[in-house]
Amino acid sequence: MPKRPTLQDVADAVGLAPATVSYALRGERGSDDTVARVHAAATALGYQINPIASALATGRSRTVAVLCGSTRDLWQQSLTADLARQLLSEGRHALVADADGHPEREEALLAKIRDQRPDGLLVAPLDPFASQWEALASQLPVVAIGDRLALAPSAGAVVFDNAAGFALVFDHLADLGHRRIAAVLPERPSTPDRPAERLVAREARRCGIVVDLVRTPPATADPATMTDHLAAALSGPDRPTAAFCLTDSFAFGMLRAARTLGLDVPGDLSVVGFEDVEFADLAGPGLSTVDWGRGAVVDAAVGQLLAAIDDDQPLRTVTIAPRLVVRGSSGPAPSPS
Amino acid sequence: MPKRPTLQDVADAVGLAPATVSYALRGERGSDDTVARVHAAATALGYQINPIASALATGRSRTVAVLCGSTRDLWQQSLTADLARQLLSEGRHALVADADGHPEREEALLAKIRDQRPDGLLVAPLDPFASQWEALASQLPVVAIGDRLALAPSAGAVVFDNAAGFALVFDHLADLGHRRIAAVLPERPSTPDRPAERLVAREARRCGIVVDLVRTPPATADPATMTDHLAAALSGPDRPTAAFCLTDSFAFGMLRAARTLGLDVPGDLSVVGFEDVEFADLAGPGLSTVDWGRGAVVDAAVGQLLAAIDDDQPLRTVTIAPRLVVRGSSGPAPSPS
DNA sequence: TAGGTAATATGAAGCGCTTCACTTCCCCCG
DNA sequence: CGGGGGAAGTGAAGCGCTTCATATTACCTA
Repeated sequence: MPKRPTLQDVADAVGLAPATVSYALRGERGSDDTVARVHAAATALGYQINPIASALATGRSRTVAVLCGSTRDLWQQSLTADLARQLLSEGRHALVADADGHPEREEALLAKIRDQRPDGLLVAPLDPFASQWEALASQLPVVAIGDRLALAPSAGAVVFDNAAGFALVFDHLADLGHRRIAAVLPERPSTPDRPAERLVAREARRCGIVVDLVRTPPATADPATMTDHLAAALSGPDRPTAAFCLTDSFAFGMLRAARTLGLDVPGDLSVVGFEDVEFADLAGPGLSTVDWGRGAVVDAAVGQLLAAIDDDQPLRTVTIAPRLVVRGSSGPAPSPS
Repeated sequence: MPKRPTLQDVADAVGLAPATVSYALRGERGSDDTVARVHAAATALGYQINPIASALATGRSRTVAVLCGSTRDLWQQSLTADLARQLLSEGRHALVADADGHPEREEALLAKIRDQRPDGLLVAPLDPFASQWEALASQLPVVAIGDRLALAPSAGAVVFDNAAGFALVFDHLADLGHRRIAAVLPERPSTPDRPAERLVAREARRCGIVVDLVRTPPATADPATMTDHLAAALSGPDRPTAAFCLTDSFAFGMLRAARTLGLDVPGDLSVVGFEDVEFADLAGPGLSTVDWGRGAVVDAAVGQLLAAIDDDQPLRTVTIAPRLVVRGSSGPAPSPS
């Protein structure tokens, strides 16, 4: 195969020094004439810069790493895809990694990613309370999505206003007459204060609703597991009449479980999600959920990160406001039989 | 921030030459004693190899690029995520790019990707008939997914046995009594022989079914567009009673359009997809579709590519067999009113 | 004991680009 | 007309790693 032309080759072609060509190609220095001749020669030779060499020399790779907790989760999968697309359109390369639901794998991946020397990191963390983040965030710009990295003050974040989101859901369910609900939350690694639980408890108190906590592995919605969860939740004498799921994947799992158990949704059980995944409206019945506007999240995260990389702007915490989307999967609580 | 230790630092620490350390760290050459001391020093210093430098020196980046036509398409989105995950678990980095449905962007991205000097490329091509592929495939291992790269004989491929898949669908619909159906296919760029159309025509003839072709932009299922398509398709006097969609995203779009137009599925219209996306069973009604086993596709593609990269094995064309999944969205053709 | 061989270790030359420090050269102004 | 300043161009030193060719050592065998 024909060896790729190098800077040197272009330099030879125009009879200039490599340094001159390097400057000329980037449009710094150089007379108009020189620049023109260099460009001409470069295209004639089919010269393409070698970004590896460039990265080695400059220490910047024009690559942004994207680490997500699990692409098995529908919302995160779409998020990852959108982030990659956005990064690409901003002229960066996207290096994507997926911890596949294992916090310990997250740590290992992080090490690998760091090795690649990306210019920045976008992360939907599995374990936002891990202390490892700060070590990284002090070395390169990091923006977390979904959760603030508790122990990494130097990282930016795009977080969801969960308090508001939970309030919307609880109000909605309370209005429909539900007095006991199941809350399906991901199992999380060592979490000092369990923010989701606390919020759930607070809202439950506020709305006079009793909550049964269901904890399930993050980012998967294994049908059998979900069915077990649901069966267990419904086994008591005073059963919950609704399930509030922290992810739409969980909610879909619940819909499936309900179907397996022969329950009517929302007649026997209301199901509410929390992300508004693509095609959530097409589920039978359409999934009631909370929409966070993925586009806005992506813009905020990528925008912030690139501003930090390119212009040294400080990282911030941006909060995204929720919007309740009511569809067919939530309805009035069944009257006790 | 503390400068990262380099090979040289480790060498100084153990009093050896950088070359020795390089060999020792990779486990080639070096006495057991040396290797042990080097490793000890490396971990003590927190040394991490700089893959950029390594890539520059060796010409291999341990990175595989993944280029997909559009991550807006559900199946491709999942595919991309799965490929990335698989690559990662094989110790490669995944550089993902998304042409977002624009063939011309595909070409531009390809150039960018090539600049990054990946060790290989996995591509779900938008335009499998583009001549650009061969230029690339002759330089590095390329494996196409979904379609063979027509003009790039040196590329490998994991293709779907569309002939068999179409036959399954047409038999299914014919058995249900459908005599006229709409086939929703993606608009494709200049395609010398339109394989999908040809297959559709062949199957139509075989089964005695009349087909109305509907062409829509690839990889999106814009609700308004889909509704227009459906309305147009149904406007004639002898309307189709089923829609066969080449992607599940299209199928979902059709379900949505049917809902918008107040049509009952499958009472008024059967809808059949072609990919078996996650949660396709949850749609209301569950989507009848053809399953290709995404796991098998991913394994075949990644396995083949890595074998080519690492062991210089020749690239092949692997064909994936279809499986019909019948759910609620397809039913008997309505009797003509 | 000498010669041969294999195992270890190393120096130095890259990989292709960037960038600092420096030389030339030209033009303009006093 | 001389000197100063700015623009254009250049040489060379890296960036951190790999790897070839060579040097050193030690061990075996004849």
